[in-house]
Amino acid sequence: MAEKLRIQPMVPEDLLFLTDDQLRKGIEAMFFAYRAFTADPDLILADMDYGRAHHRAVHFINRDPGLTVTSLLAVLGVTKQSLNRVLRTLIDDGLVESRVGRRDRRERQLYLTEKGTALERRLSEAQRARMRSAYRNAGPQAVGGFRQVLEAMMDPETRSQYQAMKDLPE
Amino acid sequence: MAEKLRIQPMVPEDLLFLTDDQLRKGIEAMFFAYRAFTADPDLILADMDYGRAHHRAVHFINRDPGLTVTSLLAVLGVTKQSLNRVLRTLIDDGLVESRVGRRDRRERQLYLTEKGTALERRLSEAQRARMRSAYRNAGPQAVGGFRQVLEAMMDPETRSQYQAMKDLPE
DNA sequence: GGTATAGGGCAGTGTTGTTGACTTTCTACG
DNA sequence: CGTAGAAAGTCAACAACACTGCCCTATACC
Repeated sequence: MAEKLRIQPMVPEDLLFLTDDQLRKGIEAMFFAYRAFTADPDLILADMDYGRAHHRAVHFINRDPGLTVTSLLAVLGVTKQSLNRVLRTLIDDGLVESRVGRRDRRERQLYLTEKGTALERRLSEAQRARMRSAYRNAGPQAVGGFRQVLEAMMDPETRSQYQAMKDLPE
Repeated sequence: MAEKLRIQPMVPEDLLFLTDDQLRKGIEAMFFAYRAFTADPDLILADMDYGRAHHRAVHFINRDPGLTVTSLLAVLGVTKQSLNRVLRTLIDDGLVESRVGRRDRRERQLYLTEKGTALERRLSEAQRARMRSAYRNAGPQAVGGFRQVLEAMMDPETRSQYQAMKDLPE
């Protein structure tokens, strides 16, 4: 029986955080935290005719004004049809402006109007307030770890995009 | 003017992590990481007629066998009607068993069947694999911070539930 | 001029959430 | 004992948001 060789398992202290139980707790933490994370903007959006998808579009247009529809599609990871429905209501309602691309006239470059900027600010301030409070309670070291684990969890392609975005002037 | 007292703002090094830019990066990290976090189980579920809601139900029934419908409702944070649709398909398909409550015969206690346990294992193993890899790459210290920030982000009620769950024997 | 790309649109479908209203079964309390 | 109310289940309608498949126009590039 080779079993006897495992009587003293190789489990250094440092690896105890990889037990299935620890992983399960991490999984549940993600679920509960993400629910809270989206709750505040969702409340604001519920009053208008908008949903979470509108929030995401507005967020990324604000973050990178003038980006093309294709770029936005790539960042959001949804289909053209799905984005288009959301984008059209935002344009019709005067929150987003779609200008013909300068480089390439086939492209459409997306910008927030004043009205769009105002909504973005309202939504993101609600979300930032929660994030700020969580950061403050957890402290700078914890925040570093938080970001490290989240980055490690992303798909490699997404992670590259994300890390490239980090360096934008804001 | 009391304003003059603020000419030298109190911004120690330790608070630089609370800038709006840092917060925005945290927000985007949550978005991208959560998308990756759900991607693996979603692939498995897509083949069957199930969705993410089925996964969540199966997860929490596995974590706390014999829990009542009301408890599950509270943990998931959805309406009775929404859960019921999901739960009924799981029961009809023989993944979940609903037994009359022992204490209170009005209650239904939920258990996974062997088939249900098998699916749960498949789904959670996919999710754990990603979490394990992220944990391993980030290291134990980062994991501690990750959990701290997520807990701080939850609604207080959810956090209590979550922290109580942490102590279950598993 | 022909092919490929960017964008937009239509039609249909599926999952998951919501309200609101109603029923059955059972417990608990006055 | 009788009733108020909790727990569960159900029906109907609706909305948000994702998907596939297909088609069309405008523009770019070779």
